[in-house]
Amino acid sequence: MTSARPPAAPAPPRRGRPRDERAEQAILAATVELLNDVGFAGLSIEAVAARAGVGRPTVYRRWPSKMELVIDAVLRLAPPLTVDHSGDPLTDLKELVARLIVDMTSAPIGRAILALTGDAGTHTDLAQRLTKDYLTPRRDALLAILRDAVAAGELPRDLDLDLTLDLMLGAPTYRWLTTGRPVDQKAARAIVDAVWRTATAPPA
Amino acid sequence: MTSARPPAAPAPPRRGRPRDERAEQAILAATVELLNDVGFAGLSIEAVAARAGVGRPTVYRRWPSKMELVIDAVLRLAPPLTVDHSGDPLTDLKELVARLIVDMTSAPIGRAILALTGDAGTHTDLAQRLTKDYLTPRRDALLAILRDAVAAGELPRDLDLDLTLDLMLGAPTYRWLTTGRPVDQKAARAIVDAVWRTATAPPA
Amino acid sequence: MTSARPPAAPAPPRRGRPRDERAEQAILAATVELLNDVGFAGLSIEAVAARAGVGRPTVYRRWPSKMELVIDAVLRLAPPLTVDHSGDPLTDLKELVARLIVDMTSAPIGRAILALTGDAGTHTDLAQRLTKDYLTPRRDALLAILRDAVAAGELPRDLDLDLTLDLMLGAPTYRWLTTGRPVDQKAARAIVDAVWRTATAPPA
Amino acid sequence: MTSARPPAAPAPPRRGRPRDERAEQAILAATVELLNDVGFAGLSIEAVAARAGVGRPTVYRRWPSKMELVIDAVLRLAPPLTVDHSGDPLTDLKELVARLIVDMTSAPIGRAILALTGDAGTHTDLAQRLTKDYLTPRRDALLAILRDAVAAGELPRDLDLDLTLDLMLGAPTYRWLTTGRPVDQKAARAIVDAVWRTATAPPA
DNA sequence: TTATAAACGAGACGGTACGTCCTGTCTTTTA
DNA sequence: TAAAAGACAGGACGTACCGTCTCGTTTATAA
Repeated sequence: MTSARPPAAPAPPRRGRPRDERAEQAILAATVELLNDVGFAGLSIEAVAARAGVGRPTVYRRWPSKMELVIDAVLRLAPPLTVDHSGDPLTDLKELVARLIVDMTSAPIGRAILALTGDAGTHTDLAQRLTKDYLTPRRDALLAILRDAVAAGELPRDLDLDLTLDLMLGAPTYRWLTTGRPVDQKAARAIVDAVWRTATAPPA
Repeated sequence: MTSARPPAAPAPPRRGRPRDERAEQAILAATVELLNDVGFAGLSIEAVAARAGVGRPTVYRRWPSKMELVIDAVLRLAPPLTVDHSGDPLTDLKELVARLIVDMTSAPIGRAILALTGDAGTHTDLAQRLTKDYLTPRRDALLAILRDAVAAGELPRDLDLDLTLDLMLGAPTYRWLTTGRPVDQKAARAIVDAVWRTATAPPA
Repeated sequence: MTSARPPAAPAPPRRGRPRDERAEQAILAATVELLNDVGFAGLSIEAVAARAGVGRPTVYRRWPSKMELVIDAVLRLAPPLTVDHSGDPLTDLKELVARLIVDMTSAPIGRAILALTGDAGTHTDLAQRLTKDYLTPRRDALLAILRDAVAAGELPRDLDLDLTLDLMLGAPTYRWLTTGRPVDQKAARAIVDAVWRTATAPPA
Repeated sequence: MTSARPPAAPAPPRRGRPRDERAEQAILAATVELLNDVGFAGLSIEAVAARAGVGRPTVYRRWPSKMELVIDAVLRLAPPLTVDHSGDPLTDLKELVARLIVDMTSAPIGRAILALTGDAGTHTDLAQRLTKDYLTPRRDALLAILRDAVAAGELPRDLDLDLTLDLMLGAPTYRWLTTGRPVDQKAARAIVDAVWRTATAPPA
């Protein structure tokens, strides 16, 4: 969590009038509101600018496309990643997975991920942005919990941790995808429980 | 076409010029081609009509929206659901899951599912259509294999079959969603193997 | 005045929905109103469409540029060319020149001619349109009067008729151009009188 | 203003950074170039600033509108008014009229006059500026020649000098306006000749 | 046979949003 | 305090599609 920013950021001498930070905030806020109101497909730059009380070029100056604007908006909106350490890895895991799944299946960020993957090919770099700034940190946090559990002897030393995570996250995500309905905490916890149980079971 | 109508066709008394079947085919074909070329978001009814060599109203006469047209097109495109019975449930399972996953993560039908879920709220009925005509039959086929395996004593009698399927399908789907890349047969089979193994393991 | 339209106009078989004549009229009317309200430079296609109660593309479908729209509008607006024959050529000439000058220096058509000439180079073909459909017929009518006067012996046989017209029309036009104010009938008549007088004078 | 101004321009005590005279020149030069390249309508302050290598506000600081900038530019560009005195008024008149007409019908100043008159109503004061600084001095110079000719007995004492000038200048201007093409020296001289001839003829 | 009904292609309709350009103003840093 | 640089809100540009609506034409069935 320590900032990896190189220490010698020499403050580039920006010329001209600096960008108005309030405009930036207003645009992102308007984007999030409209995402909730009309969804991704129904969102237009025009409406964003109007709701933000901003000229349209001011939006385009910062974000070259709807997709990039939406990514920034949902990332800014995403609840910060915090991990509780209760002492019990299974509890921590259930807590965190449940939170992530609820976020993804009920907040705009999930929609953004779908839209991105759906348009894939053209937007690969954008998808990587989402992966890098959202998915990877969260997966890493889960991975750390699993590693601790292995170190503590609570999970077998040869467990495929990546596969375990794909199962824990994939199953509830798949439910959301095929039913269209958000997945609640209880269901997410039950899945984590089940995967944990089988992981701790000796192979037949 | 003049005579010997098969007995079970009640022959609705349509008046006027009948719809041109070739137009229908041309539209669906054009839709699929454009889906591959420009993706779902970039697809326009105008372009579909132009590529099909058809007037725009001819498209609207049959499909009231882009979404419905795309669903019909991808359903028609989807490979038929066939199940091999090799005698070994695990083999059949791996074969079928691999085929389904490869389809969903490489063909337009996956994109359509994402687009539908992403736009959810407005298109619930359409999503149900996709679920009913595509997802459910495939899930049912997998379920049948699992039930047979339980009946044959190869899987424990109290196994949660729905959860098992969510794990088998969800893990590879999740990989596709987060990497944006199709999942190949080998990876899909490995996941099925792993889930099967833990399902057959005695609880700790 | 007899129509020079070739008799065998075979009515080209127009396909598709025919253009709405009312839209056309509304656009031209809106253009004329706006020309009077905000002038040529201040006129925007957007405002024309709005005032005409018409979509913007409907304007562009018919007129590719503001210039062409304005030309059509002012031509349609121009008072029809009618010639009175009083028996006295000088009277007829004064009457007609005065009418033409008043039109050009007070109605939008004058502004259009200025704008066209001012932008010249790019709009040559448009300028020719204005010349052909507006200026030339009016000059021809004046020329006919002069010819009659020559034939009747009221003007010298060797009079340079083109120069005479340039003087009669040019002098009041120049006044308008350099003062910016419309030229009234009286001034126009006085100029015609003066030119006529000198034309009938024996060369020194 | 406080004290006795010395006769030789005492350098007013301007504070702060003085205006860059080169910026002013560059802007005017860029304006003239662009007028020739893209015409009055196609000229934008933005392009002027860019070509002059100057910030946009630097233009606005000096000229509040495109119109005023253009007027200054074309006035600065206009050839200085010089009168040759050959001894023969008709020769001098032809020489000067030809020069003025060629200027007006081939250089940007003519376009500026058209644009100004075309936009009239809004820009009356600007038009007066052009009249005062360009048209009036030139007309006065011509008037002086005519007066000398009258005084010398070469033209009748009761000749309407204003009308004579309107004829001499108006006829070629009208030709330019209706043909869109510059009027050459020869044509201008011929018109002066003709008007002069009729002016010297005894009324019928 | 001849209507009649519905489909066909073509294309115009009123609209919305696009992404760009320019306007004239307002900061900020540099000189 | 003016310079350049550049962001600001705003507005018009000309284009692409939307989904609907005539058109004139074509094609089957029903009268």
